[in-house]
Amino acid sequence: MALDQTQQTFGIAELAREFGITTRAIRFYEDKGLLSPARDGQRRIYGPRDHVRLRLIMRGKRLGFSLDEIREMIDLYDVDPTEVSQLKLFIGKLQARREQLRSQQEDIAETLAELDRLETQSQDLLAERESRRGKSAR
Amino acid sequence: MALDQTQQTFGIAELAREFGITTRAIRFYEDKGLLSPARDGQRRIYGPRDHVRLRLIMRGKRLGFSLDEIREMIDLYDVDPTEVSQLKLFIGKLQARREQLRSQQEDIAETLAELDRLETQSQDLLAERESRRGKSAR
DNA sequence: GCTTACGTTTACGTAAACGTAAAGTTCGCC
DNA sequence: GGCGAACTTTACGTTTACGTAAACGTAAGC
Repeated sequence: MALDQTQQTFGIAELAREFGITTRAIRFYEDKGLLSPARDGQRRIYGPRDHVRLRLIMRGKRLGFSLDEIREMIDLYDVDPTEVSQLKLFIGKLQARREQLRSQQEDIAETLAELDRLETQSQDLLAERESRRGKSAR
Repeated sequence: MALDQTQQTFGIAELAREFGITTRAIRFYEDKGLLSPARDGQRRIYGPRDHVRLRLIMRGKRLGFSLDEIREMIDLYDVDPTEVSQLKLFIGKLQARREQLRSQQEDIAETLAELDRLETQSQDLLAERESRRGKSAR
């Protein structure tokens, strides 16, 4: 074919550096079925697909999901869209996940609001203390 | 004093029911220094302050923080505001936490966007399959 | 005064997510 | 052909966040 996309590949150490994790972690994700790189003999060869998956994994972790949950989420992308019953189940899972994320959004909003209050308070206190430098003893 | 706020108290089982956790978890949080209820002999007596703290704990957990991190966050509320150096350190911590939360917000936004795409796709596929009921074999 | 419910401490068990050490392979290079 | 760097598997260790069981205390109700 004329348009042969120079399929980019990665070594395990390369990925580890890029994502700021250890090679041990990457192999662990493979053990858990989150990644399935190609092989060149013993060596693991990661393609663009694995790269995307790893990005999704890291995001999931930042969001506090377990690896099992993350695997479920990632598998959603690979669902076979030919079976209607599976599609319906799939959509259900999407909505459940959406609810969870909405709940997290609320939690973050509340926490940020509290942080705002605390910070304003502290800034005020700090300004007050520092403006009094001239008056009190050094 | 005329305005004696009928200080509401809670038993451990009461709290456990309200927050949907076990009494074991609550005692564990105490071990980790996240709670410090009063005592009536052996019994633990939880006041409004503990109630608030437990709410913060649960929120922190939903956001994927470890108990150690949550303790740090909660302790922010109890910082002594008389020491300037401590105040500055305090404000620094607030901003770090804020950054973390912002990052989580972005992650959630991205994930929700992807869920939208996936769901629209699936709905379309599903509608297509179901509209074809009349044509193909039952 | 015995049961039942609720609470207590002590302590060992467990699942998740890796860390870390051991021991061997494979590659490019000089 | 020997070296080092990067990789491999195997396997035991560690931390976190509780679960679970044992053995006991206390208070209410009948």
